[in-house]
Amino acid sequence: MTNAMPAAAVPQRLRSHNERLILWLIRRNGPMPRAALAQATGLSAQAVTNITRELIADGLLDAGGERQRGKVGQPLLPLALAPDGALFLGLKVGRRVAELVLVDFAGQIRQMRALPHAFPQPDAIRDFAVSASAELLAGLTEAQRARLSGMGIASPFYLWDWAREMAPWRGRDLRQELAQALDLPVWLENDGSCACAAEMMFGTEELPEDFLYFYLAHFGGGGVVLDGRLRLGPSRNAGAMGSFPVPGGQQLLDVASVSTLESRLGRELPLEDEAWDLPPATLRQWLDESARVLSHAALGTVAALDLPLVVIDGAMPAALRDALVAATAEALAGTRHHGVTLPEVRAGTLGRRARTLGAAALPLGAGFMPGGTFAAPRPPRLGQETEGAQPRSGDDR
Amino acid sequence: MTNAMPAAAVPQRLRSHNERLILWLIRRNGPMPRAALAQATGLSAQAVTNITRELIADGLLDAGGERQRGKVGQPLLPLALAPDGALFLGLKVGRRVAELVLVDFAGQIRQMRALPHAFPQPDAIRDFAVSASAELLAGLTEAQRARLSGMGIASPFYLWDWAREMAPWRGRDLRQELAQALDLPVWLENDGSCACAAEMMFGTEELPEDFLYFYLAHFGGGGVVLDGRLRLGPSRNAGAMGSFPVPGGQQLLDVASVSTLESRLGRELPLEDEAWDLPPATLRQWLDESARVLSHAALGTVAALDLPLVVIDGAMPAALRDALVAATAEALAGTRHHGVTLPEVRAGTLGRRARTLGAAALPLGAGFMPGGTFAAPRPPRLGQETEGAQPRSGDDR
DNA sequence: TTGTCAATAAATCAATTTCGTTGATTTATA
DNA sequence: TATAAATCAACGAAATTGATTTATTGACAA
Repeated sequence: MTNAMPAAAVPQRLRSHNERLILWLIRRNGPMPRAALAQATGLSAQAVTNITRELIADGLLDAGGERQRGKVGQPLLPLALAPDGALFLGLKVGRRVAELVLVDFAGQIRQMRALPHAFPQPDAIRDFAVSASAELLAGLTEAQRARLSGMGIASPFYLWDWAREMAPWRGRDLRQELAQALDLPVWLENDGSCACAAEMMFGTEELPEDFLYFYLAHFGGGGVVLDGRLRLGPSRNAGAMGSFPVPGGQQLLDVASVSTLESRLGRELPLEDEAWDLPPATLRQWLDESARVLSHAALGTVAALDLPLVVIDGAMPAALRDALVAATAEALAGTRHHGVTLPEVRAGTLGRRARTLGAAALPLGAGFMPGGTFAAPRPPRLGQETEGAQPRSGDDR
Repeated sequence: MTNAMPAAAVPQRLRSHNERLILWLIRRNGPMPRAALAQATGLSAQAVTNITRELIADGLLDAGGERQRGKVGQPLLPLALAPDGALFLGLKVGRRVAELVLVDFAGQIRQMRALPHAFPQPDAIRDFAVSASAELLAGLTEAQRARLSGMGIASPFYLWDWAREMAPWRGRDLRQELAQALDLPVWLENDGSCACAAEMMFGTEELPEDFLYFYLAHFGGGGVVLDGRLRLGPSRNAGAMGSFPVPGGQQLLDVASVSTLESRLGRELPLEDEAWDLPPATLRQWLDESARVLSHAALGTVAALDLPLVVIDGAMPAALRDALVAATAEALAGTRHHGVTLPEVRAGTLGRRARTLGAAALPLGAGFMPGGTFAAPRPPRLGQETEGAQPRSGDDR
C-alpha cells in the first residue's frame, strides 16, 4: 500500500495556499492589480482584497505604484512585490569557486562574495560561508535582519566520488553544520535542481508547466519541472541528468561537461564571461558529442514524462550555449522518435549565475511558493513555515 | 511566465478532497475504523465522523462490518468500501483481442466480454463496445445503472503507425464516438498508463509514492507514478516507455516486447496463461536483450526522477515475467550508475488483466481519487465531478 | 468463580473559528 | 451617465475544540 498520503485539507491552509499563489502570480507576471489577481486565481474580488490587505500589512506587497488609467472605470492599482519583504542567503559550491549572495524578495542580488579554490573543501567552504554571511548581514538594519528567511545551498551530490581531492566531503553534512553555525534554517539541494529552480522563479521568459532543464558546468546536471513544481524526489536526487546513461556505456557528464572540454584543451577556461576562443575542430567535436548525448537523455526523459520543452543552460559564454542548443535540437530531429512528440529546445536565461540564484531560491520557495498540496500548518507569520518538507539532517548525500 | 497556475483553494473543495482521501485510504489499506482514518489524515475525529456519515449515506462506504474488540475501550467499527457504490466499464484495445469489463467500486470484475481480432479495427471495436456494454448493463438493476460512472478505454496511442493494417485508426476519436454512442462520460489513456493505474489502485502489494512501471505486451509501454499520482502529461503521452531510446539507435519496444519474441519464434503465442514452452536459446537471448534495454530505460528514468522502485509486468506467464525481473535487476547492477541509487526491481501483481482493469480505473480515478490539487467544484453527488481534466475531444492521438 | 466499577478509547454533540462567497455600496475615471 | 475597481456587511461551508455518550477491558472484592 502506498504509505505517505496526500495531506488532508483544512481551512487554515487555504489562506496560506492562496497567499502563496498570489505572490507567485505577481512574481511571474510583474505587478498586478487586484482585479487581475481575482481573474487569474478564480477567487472573488473580496477574497483578494482580504488576502492582499494582509500581505501589504506583512510588508510582502507594495501598493505604492502608479494607478493605471486609460480604460473606463476606476483606475487599476497594481500591486508589486516589496523588495524588502524578505531576504535570502544563497551559497553555491562550485568546482572552481564558491559564491555567497544576499538576494531580496524581488529576486535582486544585493551583495555577493566569492571564494576561488583548486578543489572545494568542506572546512574552507564552511568558514567562508560563516564569515561572508557575517559581512553581508552586518550591512543590514535590524528590521532587515529580522526578515532573513534562511540560507540555501546549491551543491553537487556525492562530491567525494568525483575526485580524490574531494574525499573530505564524505560523511559531512554542510547543511546541518551551517544551520548550527549560523542559527538559521538552511536548505541544500543538488546544484542542477537549484539552477532549474532559478530559471523557474527568476527566468525572463515564459515557461510551460512542464519542462526538462540541463545545466552544464564542470559537473553536468539538471532539473525536472512537472505541473509547475520542481521535482526533488524522495532522496532529493531527481534531475541527476549528468548520470543519465548514454550509448557507449557512458554517462552524460562523461561527454557533455565543461570538464570534458577543458581536459581536451589541456587548459582551464576563464570563469567570467569572456569569449572562450576555442579551436574550431575541438569545438565542433565537443558540440557534436554533447548534442548526441543531450538529445539522447532529452528524448528518453520526454518519452517517460511527456514534456513540451527542454531548456539548456550552463556556465559558459552565451554564444557557445546557443550553439549547443542548436546542435541538440538538430540531433533530436535526426533521432528515431516514433511515438514521441519532439520538444522545443531553448536556451536558459540566467547563465553563469543560475546555481547561486537558485540556492537563494530555496528558502524563498519553502516560505513563499504555492507548494505541492497543503502540507504544513500556517505559522504566525508567512515565510517561517515550510510547505514542502524541511531539510532533514542525516541525509545520505 | 508559467501559464496554468495551481488552482486557488476554496472551502467547498476541501470536503471533496477529504472525501476522496478517505476513500483512497480505505481502498489501499482495506476496511478502517474512523479513529484510524483521523490518525492517517490528520483530520479531527469529528471531521471524520461528518465525512464518513455522508459517504455512508451516499452508499460509498459500508459500516456493516464486525466490530473489532481486543483493546481497552469501545471496539473499533471498520468502514469498508461498498461494492455497489459505483460501477465502471473498462475497454482494452489490444493487439490480438479487445476486452470489456464491468468493475465494481471494490475493484472486482463483475462481467467480462472479449473480441479476438487479427488487427484491431475502429469500427469493429466500437460496435463491440456498444453491444457488449448493452449486454452487461442489461443485467443491472435500475439502481445499479444509475451508479455507472462511465467508461475508460486503454489503448495504445498512434495505432496507425504500428502496422499498415491499422491505418483506419488515423483521425478516429474512439473516446468521443463511444461517449456519443453510449451517452456516458468516457476517458481514454495510453494502455501502459492504464496498466500502471491498475497496479496502483488494485495491486496487492505495498507500493511507494514514486515508481516506474513497465508493461510488456505486443506493444511495450509503461507508466510513471510521482508523489502518489499517475503522471499523464500535457499531451497525455507520459509513460511512453516503449519509445524510450536505447543504445543501437533503437527504441525499447524494438527489443523488449512480445511481438519481438513472436517474430523470432515465427509463431503466435497463446493468449491465456499456459506455459509458453520456448526454446532455451531463444528465451535466453530475448531475456538478455530485453533486460539490457529495460535496465537502460530504467536507469535513465531514475536519474531524471529519483525513483526507489521499478515494477515490471506484462501479458506473459508469471515465470517468464519473473525471469525478466531477475535479468533486469542483474543488468542494472552491472551498468555504470555513478551518482544514482539503484532502484528495487519487482514484478507487478496483476499480469494479463492489468490494462483492462486500468481502463475501468479511469472513471474511478476521475470521480473518487484525491487528484492533484483541487481542480473542480464539488458536484451535487460525489462521483459525477472530475478533479483532473475531463478528457477533451480533438486530442491528437 | 463471579459481580461490580474504574479506566480507556471510539464516536458523537454543541459551540466556535477561519475563510471564502454573494450582493449592495463607494470611488474614480472616460 | 456608464463602467469598472475596490470595499462593506451578511452569510455559509467546513474544520476545530471541549464536553458527553457508549462499549469494552481489567482489577478488586465477595
